[in-house]
Amino acid sequence: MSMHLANSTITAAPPAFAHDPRKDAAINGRIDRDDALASTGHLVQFAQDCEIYGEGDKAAVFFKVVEGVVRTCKFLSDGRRQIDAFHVAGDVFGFEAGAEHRLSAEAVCNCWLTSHRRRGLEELAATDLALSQQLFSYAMRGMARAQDHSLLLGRRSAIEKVAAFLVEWARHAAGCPTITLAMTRQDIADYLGLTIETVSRTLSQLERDAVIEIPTARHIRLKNLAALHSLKS
Amino acid sequence: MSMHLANSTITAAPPAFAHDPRKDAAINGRIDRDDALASTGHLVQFAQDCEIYGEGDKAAVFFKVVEGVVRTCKFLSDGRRQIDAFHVAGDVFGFEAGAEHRLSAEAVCNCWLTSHRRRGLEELAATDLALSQQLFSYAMRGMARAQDHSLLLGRRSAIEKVAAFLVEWARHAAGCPTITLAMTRQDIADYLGLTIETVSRTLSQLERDAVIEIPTARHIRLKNLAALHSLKS
DNA sequence: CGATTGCTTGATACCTCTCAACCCAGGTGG
DNA sequence: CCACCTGGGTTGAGAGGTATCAAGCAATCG
Repeated sequence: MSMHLANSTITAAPPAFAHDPRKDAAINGRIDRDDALASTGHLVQFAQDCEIYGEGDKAAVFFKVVEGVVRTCKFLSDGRRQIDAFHVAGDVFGFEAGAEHRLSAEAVCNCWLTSHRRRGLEELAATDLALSQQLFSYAMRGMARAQDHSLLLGRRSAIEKVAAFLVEWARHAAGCPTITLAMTRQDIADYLGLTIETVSRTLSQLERDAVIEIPTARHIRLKNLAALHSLKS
Repeated sequence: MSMHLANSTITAAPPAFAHDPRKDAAINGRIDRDDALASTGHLVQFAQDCEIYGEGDKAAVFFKVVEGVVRTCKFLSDGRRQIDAFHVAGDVFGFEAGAEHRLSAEAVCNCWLTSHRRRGLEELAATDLALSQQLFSYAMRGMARAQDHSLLLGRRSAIEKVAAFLVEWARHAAGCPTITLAMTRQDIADYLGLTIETVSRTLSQLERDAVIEIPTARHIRLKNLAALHSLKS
């Protein structure tokens, strides 16, 4: 519930000559040149598993991922966790309609983010048409993503869910047939509404069926992408 | 996939003296006086089970519910259907980021809607700050709703899902302990990611436990709202 | 009336969860 | 170097919840 910005931020304001992941990202084309947010905001770093904000925290700032992976999730009273989304480079998260964050956000791995003051931006958006349109597009994209996720969770078998997850992540590793998973099996399970054992068993099943290969737990080689797509059904 | 506006619209432009549900709604306070959409748009009616638009249709217009209930859903190749949301009076649906509708929309019961030209409105929003903020708020509300739905579908038991559904609909029948369901058991099942039989069994179970009463299939009396809330967990 | 539709109930099968043991890689310390 | 520990992952056996298949009921409508 509490905002752990202070103790989880390793480098809130990196020294002038420190490595700035924004430059790498811009060079690699992961951030649009004309992105209204790209050059604003404070660069902050979060170590693996640090809480970025908690459910119910005041939503004074929101974030954009520069490097790394962030999960947004909710916790139920009995300890169950539902992961709403994984956010990768270029994704905006923590942008709320109300005064408070409706979900928690945590760093899946070591992350570089830019943080943006919500208040200032809303005022700016009132005059800047391009900016307000961009914020609107973030909201619409977030809605589409959440709807797709609902579709994934309702009435689908474990194998369909896992296949859909792999195909979704194949897009992030565009071209490369081997995807690198930043998250644990538990994260995947909580994202798909399954248990860790079922995720593990389903991946093994897919490997037996020669659809994928699992050189290490965190690296998965997609041998038969067509089969994965048809499994998504 | 096709737009059935022409043949599913019973009264596209009702005669001057026809009953106008917008007036009732305004009198009953279901529509805000200062709603930027309330007075614009064409009033249209859809009979029960008519398709309002299909997945993939050009998203030239979007809608606001004046009276009745609308479901938005997706169909899978094998016939499974996932209902994303039920929309009631005051809700906006069919507003898209892209050029096409990502879901289908159908009338759950006889419905009165106002339809709004998207193109004109986007241009208007560029100059009208209040309007653009309202559109933004629709998008954010839609995202929050979709996220809540994801949470409902992932890793929850049948009884938790049904209880959550009943509590959600109790809000629409504010005050009255008996809720009227506009939708069939199949609709509820497709919304909760269950089968029709499980929904039926779970409702019977809740009645045996004296949590609810089912005078008729479409009327459910909530005898113990506190129990329902705790079942949601 | 009979036919249809929406709903309920029963019996059984199957999928996923639960609980448990085990494996493996990495780190620590003697 | 090896013993030990730890955390993440895999695998197995059994239980349990939900789907499936099937039958029956009630209300509605020609």
